[in-house]
Parts: sequence; structure tokens; C-alpha cells
Amino acid sequence: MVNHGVYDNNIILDLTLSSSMLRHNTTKKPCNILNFDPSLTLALSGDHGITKKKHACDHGGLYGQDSGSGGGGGGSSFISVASVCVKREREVKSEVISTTSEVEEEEDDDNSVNGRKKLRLTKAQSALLEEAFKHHSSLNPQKQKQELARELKLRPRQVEVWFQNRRARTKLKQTEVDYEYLKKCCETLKEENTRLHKELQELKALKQSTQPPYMQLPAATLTMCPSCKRIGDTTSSVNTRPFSITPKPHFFNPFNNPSAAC
DNA sequence: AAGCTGGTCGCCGTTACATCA
DNA sequence: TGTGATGTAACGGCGACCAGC
Repeated sequence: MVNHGVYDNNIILDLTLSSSMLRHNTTKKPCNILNFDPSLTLALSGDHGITKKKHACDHGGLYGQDSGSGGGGGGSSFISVASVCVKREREVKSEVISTTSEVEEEEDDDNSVNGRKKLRLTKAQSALLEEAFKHHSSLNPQKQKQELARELKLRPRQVEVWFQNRRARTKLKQTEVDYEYLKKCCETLKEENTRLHKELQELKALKQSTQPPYMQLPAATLTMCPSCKRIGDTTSSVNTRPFSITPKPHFFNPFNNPSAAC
């Protein structure tokens, strides 16, 4: 049922495993024809042998050829697995149909030894994918994906997943940047608010202690610039007096430019 | 024209594995 | 050497969109 042909060091281990574990392990990522690591052998601890539902999907779908002997979740039937994995099967079909013979051979190898064992892309593969991502953050479905997959000796599905994850990472980073920006804005506003409150208190105190002539003017006509701490005046074009009057409120907007209020 | 169905795609939340401190 | 944290490949589910019937 299983082709162990590629990794001789796995064969003996496989023979000691249950059928479900076999199924899982024999689909171990081959990828690694490219960067095969002999230490990347089968997990004998047991937990790897406990095939979860989505693993079953992998085997029933992506790597389905060998999965007929068992399903996911530790022994459910192939039929039930297949019913859960319609989408996977769709993808597999389209991939198989559209891939070149070269890729098909690659996938055959994958199917024989592939598994949930996680692939780590090589630096070269990542670099190429990054380069492609720079040009377009989305794949031109049946064209660019196939091309990249062929070039990288990966399955089209892997390229697709990489782009999805890459977009998610980009979005996450942008969210973090936005968060930091808003946080700074919030802090700036808080400081401004505190300072304005303080100034208000000082003005109130000043009003109580003295009654200078300018205080006879309506209070609403006086505004103070939060940055330079001068009171504005529009009645004269040249601001020669320490306190003056402005025709309209002088709002401070930290989102635009905290230091540009004046 | 409207409704249904199937295919495709992208996003989201999650899981599981590899690696590192 | 064991363990928790982190990064990320891979998954299932869902909704949106489109084409064909």
C-alpha cells in the first residue's frame, strides 16, 4: 500500500508502526528531495501517528492515493474522509490536470512519502516567493502558481498557501504599525488634554486674583495656542500684544501635526 | 430574468510542527 | 536535556464572485 522507496532509513521504522501510523508517516514530506535531511525520520513517539481529521484530508485529498486503507481521526473510513475533503479533492484534481508532466512526477514522489511533517522552505525558495510577492501579492491563478510551483519544485497548493500566509503576515504587521500609531496619537492627546486642563486652572486662578482690562472681553473670544502658549488675535495683523483675539477657535489636531498648531 | 449549482478564490481562525532560547 | 515561546506551513470553513444550466 505504501511506497517506501525513497528513504531507506524510514522503512524499518515503518514496519513497526500501526497501519494508521504508516499511512501518516509514509506521506511524510519529501520535499525534500531538495533538502533531504536524514534526521527527518518518522516520529515514533506515537502522537504523530494519531492522525487528525485534517491530516486525513491531506491524505484523502492532496496525497490521497495511498489513503484508501484508512481515514483520519484514527481509523475512520475513507468514504467519510472523502466527504469531508471535497474541497481538497477539487484542488487536487485541478492541480493534477494542470500540472506539467514534470510536476506530476514530483507529486508522485510527494504522494509516496509525503505527510503532515512540516516542510521548511529553503532560503532560495523563500527568496523566490518573496520576489514574486513583491510584484504581486496575489497569484495569477492557474498560471503564476503553476509556474512558481514548477520552478520551486513544490506543489501548487503549497505556493498558494504560502501566498495566503504571506498576505496574513503583511496584514498583521500593518495592524501592528497602525496600532502603534494610534497609541502614540492617544498619548499625545492625553498629554494635550492634561496640559490644557492645567492651563485652564491657571487661567481661572489668574482671573480670580486679578482683573486685568483684557479680561473684560468675552472669554469666548480668547484662544490660546497649545504649542506656543500665546493667545491669538485677529483684530490686528501684527501680533504685538501678549494677548489678543481670534475670530474662530484654533483647534489643535495631533493627527495632522502635533507641532504644526502654530 | 431569476434561481440554482458547481467551481474558484481569498480570508480567517486554528492546528501542528520545527526551531530557538 | 527538557520546556516554553515563537514562526510558519497547512488546514477547514466560510463568503463572494462567476459561469453554465
